[in-house]
Amino acid sequence: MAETATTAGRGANWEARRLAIIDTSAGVFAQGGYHGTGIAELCEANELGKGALYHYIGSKEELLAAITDLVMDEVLAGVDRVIAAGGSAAERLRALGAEYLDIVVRYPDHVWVLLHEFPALTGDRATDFHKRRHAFESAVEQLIREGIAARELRKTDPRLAALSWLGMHNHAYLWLKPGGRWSAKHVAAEFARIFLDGTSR
Amino acid sequence: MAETATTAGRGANWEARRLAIIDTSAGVFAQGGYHGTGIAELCEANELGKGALYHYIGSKEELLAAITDLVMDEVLAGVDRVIAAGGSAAERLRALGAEYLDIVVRYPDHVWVLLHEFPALTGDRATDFHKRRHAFESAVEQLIREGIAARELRKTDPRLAALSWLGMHNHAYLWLKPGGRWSAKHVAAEFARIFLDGTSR
DNA sequence: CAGATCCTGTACCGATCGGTACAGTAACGC
DNA sequence: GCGTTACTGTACCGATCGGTACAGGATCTG
Repeated sequence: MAETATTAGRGANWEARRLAIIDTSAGVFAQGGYHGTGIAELCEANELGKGALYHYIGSKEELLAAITDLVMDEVLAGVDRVIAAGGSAAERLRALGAEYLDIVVRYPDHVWVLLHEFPALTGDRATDFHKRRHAFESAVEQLIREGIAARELRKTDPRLAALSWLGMHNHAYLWLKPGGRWSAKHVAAEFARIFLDGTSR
Repeated sequence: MAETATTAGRGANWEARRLAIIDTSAGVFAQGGYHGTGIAELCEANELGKGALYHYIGSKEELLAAITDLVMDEVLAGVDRVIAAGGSAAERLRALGAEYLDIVVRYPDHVWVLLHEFPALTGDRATDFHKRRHAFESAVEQLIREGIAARELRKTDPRLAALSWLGMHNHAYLWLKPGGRWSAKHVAAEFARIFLDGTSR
C-alpha cells in the first residue's frame, strides 16, 4: 500500500536487500541531506554499482519515499494501538508520546530524514505523505478534544494544544538518541507531565 | 561580527542590495531547499546575472550563513532584552516566547531555512552557528533553573523542560504564518499557559 | 574631460548530477 | 544441459552543478 515498487516477480531476498539499502541510505541522507547526497555516494555506502542500486530503488525519490513511509507506517500503527487500548485521554496521550518517542529512538536517521527532507517529495508521493501526516496530527488533536469533552482537560484551543504537544515530541529527533542520556520512556513520561500538569509549582 | 563579507570599500547601497538579495534568496531556499536550489535559480529570482550576484554574496554558503545570522542576531537580541527587562521566571519565559514567535512570523522564510538547512553550514560557519544556537538554548534552560531555585517552578530536570519549551516554540515555524489564523502574541500566551500550568483540569 | 572604481552580463570551466542501456554472469527450474 | 530469469558492473548520456575570468558599461571623483 505504502509501497510504490512492487514485489511481484522478484527473487526471494529482493525485499530484504531493499530494506537493507533503505536503512543504510537513511543514514547517508541524514548525514548529507537528500539533495546534498549523490547517487554515487549511495552506491559506495551500499557497496553496490549504479545498476544494482537502481535495480532495488527505482529512483532516488522513491528511496526517500520508502524511508518516510517506513516511519509513517510505524507512527500510524502506534496511533491504532493507542486508540485500541482505550483509557482516559491523559493515559492515551501518555501512551502515544511513548510510542512516538520510541520510534524516534529506534529510527533516528529515518526520522531525521522524514522531518528534514519531506519537502523534496513531489506529486502523489507528496500528497500521500501529507495525508498520513495529517492523520497523525488529527489523532492527537482528537485525543485532546475528547479530553476536554470529558472534562478531563481544561477548555483550550485543541488545535493549538495539539500543535504544542506535537512540537515538544517532534523536536526530540534532534537530541534523543539511542544509548543517550535519557530513555524514550523517561522523556515521554516527563513530557506528559509537563503537558498535562505544567511546570509551575 | 556575524558578517563574513566586509562592507569596506563598497558603494553606498551595496549593503542594502545585499540585504535585499538575502531576503529574496531566503524565500527561494525555503521553497526548494539549499542544495536543491541552483545558482541560476537565485539569479533569476534576484533578477541578476551570475557576476552581479557573486559580487554581493561571495559564495552560496556565505549566502546561507547570512540568512541564519540574520535570524540568530534577532533571537539573541531578544534574549538580551528579556534578561534586561527582569521579572519573575514565568514572566521572562512568557516574554521570551513572545519575542521568539514574533521573529518566526516576521521572518518565516529565514527561520525555515535556518531550521532546515543549518547542517549545510561547514567549518567556522558551522561552529559559529552552533555556538549561538547553544547560547539561546542555554538561556532558556537558565531561566528555568532560576525559576526552580526561586521555588516558582516545581523541581524538574531543567534541561528536559527547556527542550520541551524549545520544541513547542521551534515547531511553530511550520504553521505560524503572518496573516494566519493566530497572532504570535496569542500563540505565545497560550504556549506559556500550557508550559506553566499544563492542560489538565 | 580624464581616470579610477563599482558594478554587471557573457562565456566558460571541470566536475558532478540523476538516470539509462546493455552486456555479461550467476542461479534456478526443468 | 538448456533456457530463463534475476542480478550487477561499466560505459555513457545530456543537463546542471558552483564558481571564475573578464571585458565593457555605468557612475563617481577630481
